[in-house]
Amino acid sequence: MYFVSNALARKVEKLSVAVWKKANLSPSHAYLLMIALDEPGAQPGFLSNELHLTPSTITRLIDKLEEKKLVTRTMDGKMTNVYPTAKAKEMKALLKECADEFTKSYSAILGKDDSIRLVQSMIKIADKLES
Amino acid sequence: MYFVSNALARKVEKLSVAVWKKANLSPSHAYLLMIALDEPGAQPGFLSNELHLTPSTITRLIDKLEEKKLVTRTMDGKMTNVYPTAKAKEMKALLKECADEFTKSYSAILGKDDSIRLVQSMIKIADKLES
DNA sequence: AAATTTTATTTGTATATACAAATAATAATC
DNA sequence: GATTATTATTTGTATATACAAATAAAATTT
Repeated sequence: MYFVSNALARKVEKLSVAVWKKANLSPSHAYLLMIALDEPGAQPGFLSNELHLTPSTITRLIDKLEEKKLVTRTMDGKMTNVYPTAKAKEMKALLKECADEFTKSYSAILGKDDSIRLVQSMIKIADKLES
Repeated sequence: MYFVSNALARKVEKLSVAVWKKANLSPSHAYLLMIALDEPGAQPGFLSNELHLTPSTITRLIDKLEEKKLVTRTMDGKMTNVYPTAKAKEMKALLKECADEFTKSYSAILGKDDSIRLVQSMIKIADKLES
């Protein structure tokens, strides 16, 4: 179990990295950016939940995207809001394309039904391991 | 898929780390050591295959275990052999205990059948993604 | 309203892993 | 047998992520 789950994650990561190369983004940066585009003003806590990453990791991802001029961060009180820049908005179509390609890639390898089933059970298990 | 597989791997990692704390080893060190105990003289290339980790990572793991006086490394030509020390042999029972506890932990959470099934499909998929 | 607790985010630091290049030895070819 | 190619391992460096502590704001309690 230990090695299998890790190995699978690394393989998926690899496929994913290859796909998002087209947008010149790592997968986690890409997903964060897509959420920011969908929900402008999204806050780190929310992003952390959505992406299943810790707040500190989210901070680091935002830092990078800010450097790349893809998002801006406004800090109001203890809250932070993340907004996509114009540059990011221009990339929207490209990002969707990459996301679709990723889904198609693994569906092609696993079969549509199997891949849906697998994702379902992984979600279930990850939730159960939440404790 | 991307987040789910990563999230699952991290959850499993966490559970696993907790279990192997008893032996004061990280999971990958522990598994490497168990192989070395089972097959004294195992070579990095073999370990790399078994553990689904790259050779460079294997080197680093052996380095750590050597520091801890749990394995010794003999370098003969371009080949390297890894042997468990006496100290490692004394830990054999403890290691098995941890491994069993890990299996029991996730089986308890997921149910025995489901967990076997999941592992099976993850193996299948990881293999298919091998390309 | 002052003191305390809780919450959201960031910063400092550590870990695990990988890739690419370096090294060194063996094997294959000419 | 000399040269070239292949193979096994290690080293230098980079990435992704997390944990724990720091910060700072907001909410709760007294």
